[in-house]
Amino acid sequence: MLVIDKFSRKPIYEQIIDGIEREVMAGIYSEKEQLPSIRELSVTLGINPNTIQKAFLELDRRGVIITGQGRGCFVAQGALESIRERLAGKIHEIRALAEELSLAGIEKDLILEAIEKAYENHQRKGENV
Amino acid sequence: MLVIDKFSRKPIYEQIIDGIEREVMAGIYSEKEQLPSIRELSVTLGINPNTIQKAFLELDRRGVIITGQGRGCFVAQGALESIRERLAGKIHEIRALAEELSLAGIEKDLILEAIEKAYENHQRKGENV
Amino acid sequence: MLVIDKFSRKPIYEQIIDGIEREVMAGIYSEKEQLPSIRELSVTLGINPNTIQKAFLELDRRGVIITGQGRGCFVAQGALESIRERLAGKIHEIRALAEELSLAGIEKDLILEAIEKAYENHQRKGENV
Amino acid sequence: MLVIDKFSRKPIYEQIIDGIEREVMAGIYSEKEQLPSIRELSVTLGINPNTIQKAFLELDRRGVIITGQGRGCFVAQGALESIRERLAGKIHEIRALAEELSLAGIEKDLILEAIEKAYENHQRKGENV
DNA sequence: GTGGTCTAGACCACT
DNA sequence: GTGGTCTAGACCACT
Repeated sequence: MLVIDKFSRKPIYEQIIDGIEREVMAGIYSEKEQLPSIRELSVTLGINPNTIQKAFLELDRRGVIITGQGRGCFVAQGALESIRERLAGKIHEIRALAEELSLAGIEKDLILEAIEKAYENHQRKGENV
Repeated sequence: MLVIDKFSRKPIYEQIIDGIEREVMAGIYSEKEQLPSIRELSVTLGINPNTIQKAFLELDRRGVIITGQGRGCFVAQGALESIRERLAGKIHEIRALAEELSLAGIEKDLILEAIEKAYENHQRKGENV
Repeated sequence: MLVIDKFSRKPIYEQIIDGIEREVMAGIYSEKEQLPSIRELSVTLGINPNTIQKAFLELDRRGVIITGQGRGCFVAQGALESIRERLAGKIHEIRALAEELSLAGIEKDLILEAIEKAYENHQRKGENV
Repeated sequence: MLVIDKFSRKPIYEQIIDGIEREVMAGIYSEKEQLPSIRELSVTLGINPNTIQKAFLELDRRGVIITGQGRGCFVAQGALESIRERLAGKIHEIRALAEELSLAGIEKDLILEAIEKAYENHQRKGENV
């Protein structure tokens, strides 16, 4: 289930975007499957419908969902691939951060270690699924 | 020299903070050295003095500079160390990103490669100095 | 209610910071409770919103409140503890003052007396609550 | 000797005031003794003469020194007493701080301990003199 | 001249 | 509506 932290630094609409992408990746919603309606989510999450609407608009733009007037929202065909591509682009963010750290004289090993941990962690989670 | 992009989505005051920290790390300003005055920077960069002031306030709070009414601003003793510690904390950001990528099934090697490149890059720069 | 003295030598934004911390300590606002908006306070207190904003920024930085764009400001979880820790640091100020007085040959008992009075005073207030 | 910390938070003119009062209290300058001239101090300390002038003006106002045009500055008769009275007033500051701490639930003993240490410290110094 | 505070008011992002 | 950023400009304290 989608969990929103009202007190997080991250804007609520971004939390919704990330949450739904995560649910799709986890297979909770399959491609072509219908998503809960904006109104329904609005009530369930206790969030302003405009905020959900904004998140859905962005998910549509990203090719993760298809929104059709009156028909409801569906996971798009190729959604998984779209999400994956998008995330791959985040490697640039990591590189930019790593360059900063390199410039500051932070040892490379500290970063490599962090990445090993990130992958260990999730591989285990993956095995359980 | 400090370069500001007024159209970046990164706020101007953050650009100033990052820029000055970078200049200190690069040795352009040494510890205890006086920085250009807020008004001078304001003119040079074409930025309102209040915005510079905001950046300097944060740099002071971070232990990177010392500001003294009527005296001007100086690189703090221990500024390099303060910056380094702060950046080390960014390893958490990298790890969070890596976990996302891991969950999305992005191969670990792509990330490791990016980090190698980041470090290669700057080590060469370092050798030239 | 928050009272601001525009003619005090203590800057207005500091008065706001202290005032809100005092209100939180007094239980007028509980943790996670929403605070009045910056604009509302601006009107109520007759103070420019920028000044309130400055105070709220510092309160956020201190872990006393959480501010979220479009969401409003809330007393942070752990706010009371944050305030308490911060104040505990003020013991150093007292010690520095006491050392000055000691050096000047002021009798220790005068200070101890002052502290007894400070604590008597508030313990009574506490009993009434 | 008077030591000024250009990087301190405390304004330079306040550092000068405190320093001279301390020297008088320590007997380095006796009542009626002549102080170094503003110009001399300005050179010795590497400080703008206006700043020294401002400090001396305040010391005069406090009855700690007597400044006579062209004649130089002298420690005032009764300077020690003036300083002592002034400092006694600082007990109110301590009390105000103690009240804050009391309200925040900081234990009284922590403060009493700090004061004991302040007095221990200086009594020993006193014995050596 | 140098930094610090404050006001007035515009504009933007988020809900 | 709510907070965040920025500009323009005044005024003050410190050097």
